[in-house]
Amino acid sequence: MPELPEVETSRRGIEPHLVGARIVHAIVRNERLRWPVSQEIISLSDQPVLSVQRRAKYLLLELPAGWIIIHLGMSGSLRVLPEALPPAKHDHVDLVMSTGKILRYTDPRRFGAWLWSRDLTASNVLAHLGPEPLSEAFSADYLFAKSRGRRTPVKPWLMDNKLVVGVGNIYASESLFVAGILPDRAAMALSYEEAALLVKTIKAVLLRSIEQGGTTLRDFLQTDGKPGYFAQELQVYGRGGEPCRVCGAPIESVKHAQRSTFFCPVCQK
DNA sequence: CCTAGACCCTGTACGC
DNA sequence: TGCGTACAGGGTCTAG
Repeated sequence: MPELPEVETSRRGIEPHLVGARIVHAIVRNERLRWPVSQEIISLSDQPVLSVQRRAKYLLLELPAGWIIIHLGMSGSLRVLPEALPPAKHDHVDLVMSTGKILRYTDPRRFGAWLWSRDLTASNVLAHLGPEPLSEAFSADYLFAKSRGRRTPVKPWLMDNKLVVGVGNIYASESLFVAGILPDRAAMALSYEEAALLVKTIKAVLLRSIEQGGTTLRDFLQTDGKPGYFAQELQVYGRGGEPCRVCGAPIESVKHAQRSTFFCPVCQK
């Protein structure tokens, strides 16, 4: 589910409820997520939250003794509840705050993670990640240089976290449509101008989606329970067989590494 | 190094 | 109504 815009939307939603408050304790109802929930989280007691940050698709809660690293996986979401309410089936983790509010983590598929790291620079999950797409490090020069010699189709290439983080299945298809580049083009076949356009487009698409609160397809919700509204602006994702919003040609789909890719065979070259 | 595939898990949509 | 199949926003691991 959550790509960078959805994780950033979650970060912005939870930050004002956490920073300045204390975690009284955590309630872990099911510790069997992508990896077992770290023992340090299970045994948390009375810790202030110093900051709420994001790296790639990971949320980072800064505590005095270390960091809670949260990943939403495919189906995870976070809600801020005004008070303790009875948990539903897939409500696996609560953080009980000193304000009485509850940060509740729901994740039907349990591909997400709740990990503890005393020192982020030593964190396995954060090591070897590529640049943030909205940072200056993700530039035309960078993307073009990285593309040289790469035969991989550009779509799955963009989803490689070592190249750039945060671009998942939705935004890879959407960005390539807006940039007018076919998803099957080999990365090494991009011209410098195309790489530059792609960088600019990825940033613009991600920023626009963040403005809209992300994309809700099925289970993603903003932390106040509202859906993300970028779904209404999707150009190609999930629209196989429907007319292109620009030229009217039927949107086509192909598979790359078991993931669906959508594109317009006329607008993209 | 690169690339493709299987796999983790549950829910939902669809064809019969 | 039921059953079997395919598919779903991510990431890791293995094999070639």
